[in-house]
Amino acid sequence: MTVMSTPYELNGRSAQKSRTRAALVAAARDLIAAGVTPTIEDAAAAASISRSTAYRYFTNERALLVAAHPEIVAESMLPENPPQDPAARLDAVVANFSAMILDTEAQQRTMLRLSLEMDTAERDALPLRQGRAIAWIAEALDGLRHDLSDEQFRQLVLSIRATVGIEAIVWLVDVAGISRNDAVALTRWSAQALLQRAATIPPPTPADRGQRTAVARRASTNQPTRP
Amino acid sequence: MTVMSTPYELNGRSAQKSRTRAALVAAARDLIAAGVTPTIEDAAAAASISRSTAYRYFTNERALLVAAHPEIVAESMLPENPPQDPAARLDAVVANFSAMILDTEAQQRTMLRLSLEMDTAERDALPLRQGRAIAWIAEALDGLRHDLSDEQFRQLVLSIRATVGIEAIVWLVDVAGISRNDAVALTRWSAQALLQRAATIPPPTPADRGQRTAVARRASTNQPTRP
DNA sequence: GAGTTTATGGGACTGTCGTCCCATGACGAG
DNA sequence: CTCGTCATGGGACGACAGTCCCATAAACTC
Repeated sequence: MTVMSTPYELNGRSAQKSRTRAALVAAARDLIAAGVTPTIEDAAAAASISRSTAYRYFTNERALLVAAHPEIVAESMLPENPPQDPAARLDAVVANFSAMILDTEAQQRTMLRLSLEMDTAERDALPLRQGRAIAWIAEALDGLRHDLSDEQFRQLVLSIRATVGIEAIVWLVDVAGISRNDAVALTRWSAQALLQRAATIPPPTPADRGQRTAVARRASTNQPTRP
Repeated sequence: MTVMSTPYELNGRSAQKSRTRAALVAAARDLIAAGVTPTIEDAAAAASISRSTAYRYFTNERALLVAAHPEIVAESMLPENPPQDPAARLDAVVANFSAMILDTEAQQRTMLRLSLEMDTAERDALPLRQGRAIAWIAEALDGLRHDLSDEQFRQLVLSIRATVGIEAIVWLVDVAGISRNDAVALTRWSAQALLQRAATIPPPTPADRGQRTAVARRASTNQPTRP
C-alpha cells in the first residue's frame, strides 16, 4: 500500500507549473555549474521565484538537488571501434567511466552524500536514478553473456560497479590518501581481477547463500542495533 | 606551516576539562547506542552540561560524532586457529569484517556521511581515524609479503579494502537493491578475485602510472569543475 | 582563608531550513 | 466580459546550529 498523494505539479494548471519547475531546475543547474550546491532559496532567487513557491515544488534541498542532478547521457562508454576481447572492452569502459567520475567529481560526491542523508522512505520517494554504469559495464561484457547464467552475469556486473564507483574512489583518495590517478589505476586493475575470476569461479548468486565460513572471535565494541 | 591554535582542552585545568569532555562523549555514545545521532545540544542535555560549555569542546556536530565514534578495538579479525592459506585467511577476515559492518551499520553510515560533509580542511583537522581494516587485511595476507613488493602489497590491500568496505555495501544495498547478505557474499567473492589476480598480475603501483589505454568518445555532460 | 584564575551556565543574537497562512493577481470557463 | 479557480508572493513562525558576552561558582595559589 503505497501512499499516493499526487505531487503538486500534476493537478490544475500543469503547463504553468511545469514551466515554474523547469525554471527552478534550470537555475539550480546553473548554480551547480557555477560551483556551488544551491539551497532552495538560492535557486528560487536565481529563478526570480518566491521562496514559498519554490518550496511547493521541492520539499527540501535534497529533492531539488536530485532533480537538478545532470544525467550523463552517453549511451555507451566503449570507444569508436571497440575491441572484441571482454577484458579490453571492460578496461576501456572503466577508464572512460572513471574519467567521467573525476570530471564531475563534485557532483558525484554531492549525490553520494545526499543518498546517505536520505532515509529509506525518502530514498524511494525521490527518483534517484542510479546512472547507466550498469548498462555500460554489461555492454562491455556482452561476449560473456552465454558463459554465465543471467544471475551470475548480473552479480559480476554489480561487483565491478561496486569496485569502480565514486564510493571506492572517494575512499581511496580521502581515507587511504592516494592520488586520484592511482585510485583510478587501482580500480581498473580490480575490475580486471573480477572479470578474470568470473571466468573460473562465477560470482555467487543469491541461491548460493547459506554457507557461511567459520566466524571467529568477533570484534568487541559497544554498538547498538539499527534504530 | 600549520596553524597551531592549541585546542581548548589543553591549557588550564586540564583534568577537569577532560572529565567534562569525557562526559560529553559518553553521553553522545549512549545516545548513539539508543539509535539516534545526537546534536551537541542533545549530548549536553544528556550529560547535564550547558549548551555553551558543550560548544566549547566541539565546534559542531561533526566534531562530536567523530569523537564519539566508537573504535573497533579488535587486534585481529582472524579466527582462533587461523588457516595458513592466504585465501582462506582473507575470506575469514572479510567475513568477520563484513559482519562487524552490518552489526554497526548505522554508525558506519553516519561516519561515511560525515566524511563526505567535511571539506579538506576540516577532514585533516578532525582526527578521523580510518579503522584497522587495513591492518586486518594485511595480517590475513601476511604470507604474501615476500611474493610482492611492499608497494604492490599495499596496493593489493587497499584495493581489497575499497571493495569490501561500507561504501561498497551501501551501494550494493541502496542503489543496486540487493540484500545485505547477498552484498556480503559478493564482496567476499570480490576479495578472493583481487587476491587471486595479485598472484599472477600484481596490482599497479604509482610508479607504473602513465600508460593510459585508449580513451574513447567521452560522455557529454554539462559539468563544472570543482569550486 | 583571601584573592585570583578559569571553567561553566545562562541568555541573547544571527542565520538557515522548512512550514503555514493569507492576500493578490493571473488564468480559464462560461 | 465576468466570475471563480488557483498559482504565486509575502510574511510570520518554530526549530535548530553556531557564536558571543557576561555573571557566577568552582578550583587553584599564596
